Amino acid sequence: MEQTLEHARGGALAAALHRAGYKLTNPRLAVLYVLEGGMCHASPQEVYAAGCAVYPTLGLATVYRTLDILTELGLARPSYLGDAAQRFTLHHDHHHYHLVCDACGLITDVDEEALGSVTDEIAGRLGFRARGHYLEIYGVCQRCQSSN
Amino acid sequence: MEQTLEHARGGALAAALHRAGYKLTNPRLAVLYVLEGGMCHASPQEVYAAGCAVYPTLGLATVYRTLDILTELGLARPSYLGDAAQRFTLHHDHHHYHLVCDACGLITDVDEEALGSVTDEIAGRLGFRARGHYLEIYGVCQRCQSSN
DNA sequence: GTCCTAACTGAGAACTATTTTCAAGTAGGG
DNA sequence: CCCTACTTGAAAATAGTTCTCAGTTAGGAC
Ligand SMILES: [Zn+2]
Ligand SMILES: [Zn+2]
Ligand SMILES: [Zn+2]
Ligand SMILES: [Zn+2]
Repeated sequence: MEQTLEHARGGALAAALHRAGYKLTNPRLAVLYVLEGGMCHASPQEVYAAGCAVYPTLGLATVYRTLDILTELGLARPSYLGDAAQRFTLHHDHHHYHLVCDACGLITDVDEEALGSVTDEIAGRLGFRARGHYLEIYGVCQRCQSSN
Repeated sequence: MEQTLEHARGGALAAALHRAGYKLTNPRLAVLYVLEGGMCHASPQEVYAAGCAVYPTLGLATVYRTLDILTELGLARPSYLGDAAQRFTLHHDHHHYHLVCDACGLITDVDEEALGSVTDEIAGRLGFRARGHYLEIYGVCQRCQSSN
């Protein structure tokens, strides 16, 4: 278990936190480990549950605090994907969008450069200096269309 | 005051509710009156406060329930525009997007047909049947750029 | 290595937004 | 005008998130 935390220390997120002057504590490493392990689009509660498996005394407040730091550093962002909880999405290294299935909740990542230039163009035309944007497309996924 | 409620009865929203089989009660008419009076992007709390002015015994729960009905009927949708509360946006008759200013909170409506076809195309390519989408662009508005 | 201090922590209280419950009230078809 | 199913407001319940605070810890200075 200590082993897994040490593994997280070598990740890109840990490096970014360290660069920004944040201490690399075990609770934070546990959160980073969970996120880098593929748990994208996770609610704070889900990250907390998974984090407890590698660091049992992890507190929920620390999960929220760590997710806030990642957001502040531009490494993640909150998304509202249908349910009440705000889910956090890692940027990995590029901004991406989501297709959200209304029926089964499936979230499909889409990486579409074209859209970025469209939004920039719209914003620019209105004198608005765009810093980022947020897009979700909702509907019914392929599997749910056939199985009904 | 009774007069204002009667006025709301003649609106497009009231017609849609009636068509869907909902009763046109005074509390509902008060909410519709507020929304049609230009209070777009309003949080449930704000709708409640404004609604009390025309119908003093209005309850907050009824505001939530009425907004839910409008959402269900496709006449409005929730948006998360920076602050914690979910704000409701009337569709009027066309889907629109938002430019949200990080500095002053100004929300600018954008009606851009081009974007709809882009998102439909993306969804279609992935076998996804799009029902709608949700876009916010955030950054700094023109006024906040010059006054700093 | 040891010390030191500011940064960080978990637990639980507090806070906020939203939903549910329920007894009482009402719209509107018959 | 009468019913009755739908609707209501108030209050309680729930859920998500933030705050508080006393104790702990990372990591730079020595
Ligand atoms: Zn699906
Ligand atoms: Zn994603
Ligand atoms: Zn502004
Ligand atoms: Zn709008």
